[in-house]
Amino acid sequence: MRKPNAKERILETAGKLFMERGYSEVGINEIINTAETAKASFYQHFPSKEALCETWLETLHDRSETHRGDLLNSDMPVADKVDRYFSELADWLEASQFRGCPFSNTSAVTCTESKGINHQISSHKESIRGFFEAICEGHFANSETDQQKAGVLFLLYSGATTEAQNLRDLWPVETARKAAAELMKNNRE
Amino acid sequence: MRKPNAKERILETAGKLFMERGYSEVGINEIINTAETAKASFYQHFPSKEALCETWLETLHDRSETHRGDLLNSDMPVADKVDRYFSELADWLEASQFRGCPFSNTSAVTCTESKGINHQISSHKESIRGFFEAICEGHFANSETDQQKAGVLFLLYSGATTEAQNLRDLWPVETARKAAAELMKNNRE
Amino acid sequence: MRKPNAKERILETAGKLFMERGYSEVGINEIINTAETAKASFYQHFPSKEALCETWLETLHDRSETHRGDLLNSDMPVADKVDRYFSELADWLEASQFRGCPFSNTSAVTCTESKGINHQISSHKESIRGFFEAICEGHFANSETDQQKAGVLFLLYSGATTEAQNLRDLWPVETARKAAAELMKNNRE
Amino acid sequence: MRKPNAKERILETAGKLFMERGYSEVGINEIINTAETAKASFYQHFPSKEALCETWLETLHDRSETHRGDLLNSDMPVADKVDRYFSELADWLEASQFRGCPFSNTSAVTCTESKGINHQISSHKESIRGFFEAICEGHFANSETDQQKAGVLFLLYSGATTEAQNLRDLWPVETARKAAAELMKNNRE
DNA sequence: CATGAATGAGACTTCATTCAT
DNA sequence: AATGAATGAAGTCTCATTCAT
Repeated sequence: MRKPNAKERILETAGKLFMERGYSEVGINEIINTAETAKASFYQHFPSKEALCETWLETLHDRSETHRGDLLNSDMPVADKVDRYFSELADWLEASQFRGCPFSNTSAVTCTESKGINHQISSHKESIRGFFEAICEGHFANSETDQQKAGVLFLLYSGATTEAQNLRDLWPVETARKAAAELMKNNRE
Repeated sequence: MRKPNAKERILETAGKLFMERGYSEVGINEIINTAETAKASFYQHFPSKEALCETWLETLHDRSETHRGDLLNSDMPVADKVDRYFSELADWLEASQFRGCPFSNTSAVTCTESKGINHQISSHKESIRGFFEAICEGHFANSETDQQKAGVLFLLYSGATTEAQNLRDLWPVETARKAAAELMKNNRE
Repeated sequence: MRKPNAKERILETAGKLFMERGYSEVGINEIINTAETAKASFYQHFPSKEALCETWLETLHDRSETHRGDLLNSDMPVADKVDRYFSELADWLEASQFRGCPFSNTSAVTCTESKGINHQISSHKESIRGFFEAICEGHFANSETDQQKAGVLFLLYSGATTEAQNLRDLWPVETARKAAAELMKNNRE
Repeated sequence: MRKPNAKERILETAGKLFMERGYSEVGINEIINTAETAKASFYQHFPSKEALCETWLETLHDRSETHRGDLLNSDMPVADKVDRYFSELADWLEASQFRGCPFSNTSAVTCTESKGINHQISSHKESIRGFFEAICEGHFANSETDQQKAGVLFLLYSGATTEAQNLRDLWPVETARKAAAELMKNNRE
């Protein structure tokens, strides 16, 4: 039987599985069985497992960037945007059963092998930092402080994500949220 | 030819390799070849790869706990202790080629499988948080603030470690260090 | 080099080896080496060694059932059919170097593990008993006696097979043959 | 800690395990762990696993021979002795969870390897046949008939044991018992 | 007599990938 | 574009046995 949209099905399935158990713990076989595709169909669309990973991360990144863009452009005070960000982070972590950040998780497993994957990871993280920089821009005493505060927000986000995963608990996110709120209060006025 | 101390050699070798490339990316074969042991010698001492991982994390944890204990008991102002902590974190990350936290990295790969491993991970992280709580105790306005600040330091540490790994750069640690220093300044007096 | 029909070669080879030395004494490696296949080709076609065993027994069973069907439908007096059965049993045992019944031999080794294998074994044995029941039906004083006699023939067959294997000698089959012949003589007229 | 009677403990433990799951399915490790003995203690007493098997079968054989001797010397009509034999066979099979005859089971797994084991098996079986010959001696028309009938009893015993194992049911033993009783009735007077 | 650590060989199974159709 | 069969390499783990103390 011939099924269309093999590529999409593979990508979606792999996404789910990678998310749930990590890139290294999910094999091609499981992916194609779950996606109900033939082995060779997989390699028709993706030259390798690594390439699939790259595409997956790219998709995730695009989606998350859109999300941050929407938040940034939304009509709210910046402090609220920050609060919203951490609030949604908590939701996401809970929904994904505390599986943490797919980019960091992938980074834990593919030290120096794939240039493409590493690039996805770092550019994703830079993008998030960029988001916080946009948030902080002009909010504090000077641009240097803006940058430092953005960095701190970025670290709070990252630490919260990592430790919620490690401890399977939401308190890191709540702590980060409070800290972020306080941080945003100490602004220029 | 018969070589003694297989267990030690295995543990040391595995530690090195797990550190470098992650638990999931290092196989038993590589471990025993590098350690120059027979496969059965491995299983004489460790019932499974997972058990080895657990022992490895346990060893790491003990070492790091000692280190934090020493720092805590050392004769310094608390702010200096914090600074020292982040300074040494930077050294460690650089020395380990930005491989990040072995506990978090392992967590990324063993979602819900092993109780023992998960316990090592969470108790290690709790121990670090405990360290920061000991640092902050009595340093701020009240005990609630102490706790919150300790949590923030913990998140800064975690975020710095994670993102230094993701970005292969030291700036997250430096940012965390600065933020931690400032945080320690806003104390009770 | 790539060879087609791996599945057939595996099944045939495994059949030969299992027959010769028993399920537990033949490893996957030996099977695939003899069959000149890759290990992964094996697992493409059989999910496990146990599954292979099941398929093997199934094949044997089908073949033997056909054989008994032919004998049953053949144009002979029933007593001759019985005699023929034991005569051919002797031939088979000698040809197979007194390796006995593959089903019983497998049963000796897979106590309660595999449902599938156990089912093959018991249904094979029931089928043979059914054969003797068909033979005896209407041959003796009443249907109860028919059944009892069929049971005895079945036990003679089984004992002969088992002990020819244990003693590496044909006398058990000859004894069974004589006993069966006498048994068939004491019929209703 | 130093435990005495290692040899006996090993023999007893191995007996239990071999009985339960078959010679080939029980490893040395399991035996010594269950018997709480050191590996080397095992090899102090038994040069090899095969030798252990031989000793085990020898022990079993001695025990069973004594049992048959007692039955033979007991003060009963021969027909009752036979009936008693099959009745006790049923008990044994049920008690051992239909694991069948340890000698036949071992035979299924050690085709031509060990002379010693094969000798144990065949001499055990010959001993049982000898028992039935002693039973039948002088019971029938002539010595030739005595022998043939003894052979049939032997096959009934063997078939009943084998098939009770295969089918996990007692009916083969009951069928054999009835057949044996009838056989003993058709005697010389 | 007793022991725990060490061993080579091999058990079964899965990996990511490629071939021929 | 899609497929199922084939593959070498590697995965984790166990086998029966032997060594040094």
